[in-house]
Amino acid sequence: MTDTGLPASIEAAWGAQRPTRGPKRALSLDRIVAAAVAVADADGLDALSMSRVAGELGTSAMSLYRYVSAKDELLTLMTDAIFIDAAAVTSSDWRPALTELAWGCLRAYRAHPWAVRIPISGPPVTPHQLRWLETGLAVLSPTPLTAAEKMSTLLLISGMARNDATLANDLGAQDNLMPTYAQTLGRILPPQDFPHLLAILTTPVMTQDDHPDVEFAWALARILDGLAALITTKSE
Amino acid sequence: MTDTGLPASIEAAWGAQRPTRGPKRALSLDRIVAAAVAVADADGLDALSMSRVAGELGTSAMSLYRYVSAKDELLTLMTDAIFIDAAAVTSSDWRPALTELAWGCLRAYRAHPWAVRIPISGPPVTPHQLRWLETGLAVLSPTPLTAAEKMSTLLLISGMARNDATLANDLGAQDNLMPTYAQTLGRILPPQDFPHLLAILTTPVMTQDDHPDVEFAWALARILDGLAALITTKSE
DNA sequence: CGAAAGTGCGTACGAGATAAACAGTGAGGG
DNA sequence: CCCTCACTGTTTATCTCGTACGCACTTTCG
Repeated sequence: MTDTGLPASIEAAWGAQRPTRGPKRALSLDRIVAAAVAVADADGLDALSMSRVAGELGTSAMSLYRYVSAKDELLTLMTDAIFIDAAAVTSSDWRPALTELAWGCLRAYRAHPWAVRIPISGPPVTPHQLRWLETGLAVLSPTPLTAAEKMSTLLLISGMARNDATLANDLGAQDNLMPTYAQTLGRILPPQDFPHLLAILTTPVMTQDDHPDVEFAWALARILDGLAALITTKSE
Repeated sequence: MTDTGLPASIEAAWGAQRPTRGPKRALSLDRIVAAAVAVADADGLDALSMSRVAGELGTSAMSLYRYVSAKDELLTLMTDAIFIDAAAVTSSDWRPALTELAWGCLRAYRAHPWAVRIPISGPPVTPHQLRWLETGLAVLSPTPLTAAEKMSTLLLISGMARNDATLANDLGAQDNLMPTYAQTLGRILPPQDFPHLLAILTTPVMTQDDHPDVEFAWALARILDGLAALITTKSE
């Protein structure tokens, strides 16, 4: 492996070999990332400071900088770690397999709501994310789609999962948010300018929070329908 | 308008009336938000500090807190301001109209790349964003979709625009990023474990950056195809 | 015409990321 | 065998930034 241009911590996530000199390390990247994920799961991204993570591990903040050169890298590794189980696929048909991939992705985001708030810093370079992509390409390989179309499909699906999780988390954080929200809108909207929005507020759909899975399943079905149409066309 | 539960700055964005007592204000919310947007456009979100924005306006940082109670509110207003022209629609057919809305949304994100990095803090409560939603609902009102389906459709589309902009901005920031990226992957991927990914790297699709608009148009077409199928089904 | 509400702003504090310097450690070359 | 030096964890210090607080000034209403 020649120079990859990647930060050392990312290379370490791929299992780069350690130098042999010097004292043994007291920690490991995995433990640090796991601790960081635990902190974020427990108290959110705002509570995720280097000192807090170090505290959980019983060391000092600066120790972490022997493993990660900046907090951003830690965040990148965290967003990779949550996808360990996202690429599990049982079917070999493209449609059910893509469905599994989509839900795997969504499951990761749902289990770790903070992940969607971490800005994407570049193209995927971490193991689990690339594993997900690889699996997706494998699943789509029997289809007549072009390489670009396969890529677009996967980016669309992962983006949709990310997007759905964003909405589900930030919108549905509180329990009876929708009634409150409807009330707020009812009070702030100039009535004559927003007729459709005001009308929909009285719909039971808006006043009760429906299960977020339904929304995702619906959107996914739309996309896969569109894709199926394209595949059928290209197959003829 | 009784109590909306919204921050004062958001109510101000809706044109709430000012108290009459006290000296006249030297600034206005609009000017502050515009200055903040200009800073972010010029130097990115990282350069956006309260003092920087105040500096551009010739006042002190703390003055801004008379208009906005926290930086988060300023960010919220910034993400609203960029959508001024996003809801312009000429057609009344649902498909072309939705296309216009989608591109309007994407245009906003493309013109202000930093916007996608601002975490969503809750359901939309700001004028331009709700205007976009209202327009979308109006456009979909002749269709046989349920209220929930209309809402899902619009959230899916706006999410897709956001998502596409995220990718386009963060991935394509540099000019010849793709060749570099392909090289990086080629060096970091364990060859036997990622056959499809490695194979696609040699595809011209991946080695040259294609116009990002193509990707969005493609994904949008998939979604609208899926939607059209549903509408046809429900119409019978 | 005061009081009260409202304004801009200087000061100060606290949190947090991280650079720099330092003392201990242990594998490999002589 | 031991010394060297790459490597380790840590302590201390710095710098940036958001924002609470309080002060002095300015309007308008009772």
